[in-house]
Amino acid sequence: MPLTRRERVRAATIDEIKETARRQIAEHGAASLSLRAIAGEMGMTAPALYRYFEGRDDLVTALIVDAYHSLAAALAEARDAIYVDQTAIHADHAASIIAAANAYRTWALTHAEEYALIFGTPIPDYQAPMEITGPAAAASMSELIQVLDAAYQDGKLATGELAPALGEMLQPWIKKLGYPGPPEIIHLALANWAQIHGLVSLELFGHLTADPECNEVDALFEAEIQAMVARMGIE
Amino acid sequence: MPLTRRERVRAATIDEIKETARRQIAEHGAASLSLRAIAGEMGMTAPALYRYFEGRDDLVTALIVDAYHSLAAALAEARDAIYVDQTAIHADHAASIIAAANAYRTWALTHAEEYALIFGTPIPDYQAPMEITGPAAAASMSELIQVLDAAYQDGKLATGELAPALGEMLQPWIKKLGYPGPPEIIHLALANWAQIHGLVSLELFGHLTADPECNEVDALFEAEIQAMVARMGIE
DNA sequence: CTAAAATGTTAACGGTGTTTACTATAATTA
DNA sequence: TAATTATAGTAAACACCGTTAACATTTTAG
Repeated sequence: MPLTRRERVRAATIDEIKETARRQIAEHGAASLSLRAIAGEMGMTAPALYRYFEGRDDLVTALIVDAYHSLAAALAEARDAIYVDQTAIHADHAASIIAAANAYRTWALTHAEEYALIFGTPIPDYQAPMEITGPAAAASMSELIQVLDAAYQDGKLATGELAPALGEMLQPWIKKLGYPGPPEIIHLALANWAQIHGLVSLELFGHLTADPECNEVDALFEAEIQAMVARMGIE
Repeated sequence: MPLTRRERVRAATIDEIKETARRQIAEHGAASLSLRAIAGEMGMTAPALYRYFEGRDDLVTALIVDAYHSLAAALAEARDAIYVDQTAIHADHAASIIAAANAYRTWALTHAEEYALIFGTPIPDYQAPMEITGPAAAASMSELIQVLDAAYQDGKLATGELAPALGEMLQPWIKKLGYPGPPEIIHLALANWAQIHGLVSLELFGHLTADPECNEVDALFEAEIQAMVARMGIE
């Protein structure tokens, strides 16, 4: 049964609210997100927004979920661009990993405030409800794992041995992601993600460049990603 | 010439303000720092704080500078604990690097909100004045470099070759830090710092554990640090 | 056509950083 | 010692913020 007219206009209003919020976040940062400003820009008053979101936190949660999926989509697109002429199982795995890493960084730089919304300091007095944001976060994490798994299935990934305590720690991840492969892949994904995130996060917040005018981090990022790929022994 | 009585009580008031601010940051987060709440807790009114700081941003800047130096002190202490019975030049370099990494993580976890203040999302509408925070940031960065430099001076550090563009990017860092050694050391320090920061940042903001109840990241951190040390070829 | 549901409004409460004008106190100087 | 000046505080006000309550209007459904 199709959506009624009312449901459609309601969904459109919700989209407009989120869109306006995203624009304001991009301009003034996530922490200073103002319901009154959003409503004002839409020609409404602030209390009207409470017909669509329970409050500011609920809106923030929705934006976080959207951001996670936007990031996951960017990663998937980069991966598929590599696989386009080849099957995933015999693709150029080094290239796909590098493409995913670059896509991650590019998304972060072009969606700086949304990246900060997800991975930066949590908004004051806001606690993200894990039951809602968890699956969305897993979606983008899953993209990284798929790239590594393709290389693993192809027998071109050198996986080291896991310390027992490490295997223990990875169990919740395995269950959450529903990944059938070996824990070593999860470990690689987590470790590589942490390194990429470290570089991107420092760059994004201006800690990587001693000189604020010249921020050419490309060389450093490229070098670290290549070292990362080489370290994994991908042919 | 010693400080006058008035200068002493003024310095004490400034310290009390910063101390109160730190406690409030630890409790409610950095972004929700309230001048009125600080003043109220001190038995004053908000405008009185303007006799000591130009505004909220000025106070935040002072807190950031303090946090940087607190982090640097923690790193220096960890390093000196390793060097205590040996000269720095012939010390156990692997142990000192591991100690520094653990000290970095420990400081971040025990000063979570201050770490977020420095490396997390910038506070809304607040732009850290680089001419003030820059030297403080360099102080903690310098601690990481000193540890690596000791290993390098001892001839026990395997330094790879730098891509030209990478050497270009490191120039401002070399100038800023006044480090006389080779750029490869700076590169190693930046790359390793990024990885450590990535792990710590993800852990701190709750992105590393799929299960919020069990957050045993110790194993992962230890494994990555050991791999990092091994990768540098430190004997 | 009418009752009900959905969507908006205005007014208000308590909170924020900040500015202005004013006052008491402490330190310095004549 | 007395007068003056710098300092440290106050209260009041302004323009914001999220949120709630009470009320009006429009749209849908029976």
